Amino acid sequence: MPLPQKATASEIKSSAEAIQTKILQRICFLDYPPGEQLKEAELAAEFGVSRTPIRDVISRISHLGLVETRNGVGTVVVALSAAQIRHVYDMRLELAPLIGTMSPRSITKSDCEIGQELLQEAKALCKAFDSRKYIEINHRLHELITGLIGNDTLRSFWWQTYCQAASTWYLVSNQRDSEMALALVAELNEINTALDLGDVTAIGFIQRTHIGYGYQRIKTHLLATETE
Amino acid sequence: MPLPQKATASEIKSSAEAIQTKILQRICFLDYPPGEQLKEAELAAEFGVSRTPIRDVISRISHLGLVETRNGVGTVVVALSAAQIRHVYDMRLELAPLIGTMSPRSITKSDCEIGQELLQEAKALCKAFDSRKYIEINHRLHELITGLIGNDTLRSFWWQTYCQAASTWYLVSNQRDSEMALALVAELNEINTALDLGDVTAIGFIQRTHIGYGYQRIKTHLLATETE
DNA sequence: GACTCAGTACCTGTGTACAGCTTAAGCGTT
DNA sequence: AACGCTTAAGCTGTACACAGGTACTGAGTC
Repeated sequence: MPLPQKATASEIKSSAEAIQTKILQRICFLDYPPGEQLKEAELAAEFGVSRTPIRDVISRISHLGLVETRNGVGTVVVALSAAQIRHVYDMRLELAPLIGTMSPRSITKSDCEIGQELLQEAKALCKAFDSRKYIEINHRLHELITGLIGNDTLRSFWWQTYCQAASTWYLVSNQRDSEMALALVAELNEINTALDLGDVTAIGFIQRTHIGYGYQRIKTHLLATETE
Repeated sequence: MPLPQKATASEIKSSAEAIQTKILQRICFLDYPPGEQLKEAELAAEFGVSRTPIRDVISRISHLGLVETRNGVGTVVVALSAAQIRHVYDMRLELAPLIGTMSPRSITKSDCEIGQELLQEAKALCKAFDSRKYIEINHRLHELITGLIGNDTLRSFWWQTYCQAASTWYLVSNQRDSEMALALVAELNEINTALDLGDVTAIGFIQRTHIGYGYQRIKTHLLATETE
């Protein structure tokens, strides 16, 4: 993996960071579903490095509670318990309104364009649902909104809760194809309106609203599969 | 370092965790002031392990933004920028009220006793100020309150912001001895009242109030030392 | 046939050696 | 005397080998 020697500053990330992003994304995107066993040697071979950097990456991811490493056994992707899911969602409901109130960045033309792109793709998704495509659109929407957060700490927390919630969320979404696509289109319509008006505060509350909807869907799903 | 084979469950933490707690505490307590260089080999020798586990610990701490590691140079404890301090405190102001509203644990007799202990120690501090003692009382108060948080995610965030703010906070507190001790006594008086009444919600708002006071002190300090 | 126990395969945890990078000191030149 | 270059020392980043631990398998026994 020959990394470009002198590229843009953003690409200098130490390859370990790139690996972390990839593995984390695989967990969030359900490429590694809960229960999947991550073997350090295997990943090391895939990325063409030794076990050392891989261990480093897994160690950091484990602090999000998404994987659990036990000596002699291995590292497995964990499914968050119902209580944990509740905690994460309760927190996201509180954080969402803060996006717009805590010194947000201003909205650029580029943001609006991305919003429109995502809307078009979401509309296409209504006609032919594709689980993977749904996840990707959602992910890019998340990136768009995260970029509007001006408070470093809030951005970090927002990102953490997204990672923790994503896996469960996408698991549930697999079972409700069209409903999910329609909801996404509705959300993107609202988001685009707020983007055009340059109203980040509105975006925060829109997020709060739709996270609430998603939370409801997950609750019923959890009640259906678990007793708690 | 012969670790006890079968102790209480809480002590099974893999020695790496113990080391992390210690190093993190040293940073928060200003044993490692901003600018201090942490050498992996040195720490490895101190804790009687190789560089590998030390690297692991530092790698995780670096995700809190408290240290920065550069290849070939070393790992230095960083002083958060004025903007970052602002971000952390703005966030703490928002999180504090949630302590009592998001499914808090119930207050036990033991909590009340600890509160009283801390109050007595804080009163003693008014007569003879001791910077180290002040930090320790504050830390134990933080642990007490953190223990009341029922939401795992919120508890994690609360802890993270504390670690990020502590170093700067304690740095400022060094310059205002008696004022700090008096403020701490006042805070503990309020906290103890709320503890006796079993009102966790009140504790959250008391925290919010006093974090606000502390924020003001830090602001004036930052204005005095920096231009921003 | 079911159960127990030893052996084995495979995983993570740790120690260690080496490579790459950065900085600073020391020498030579102007 | 001041500047530039070379060299060396010291740090982190990585690879690899070994130790420790767990779970599974299969033979032996009741």
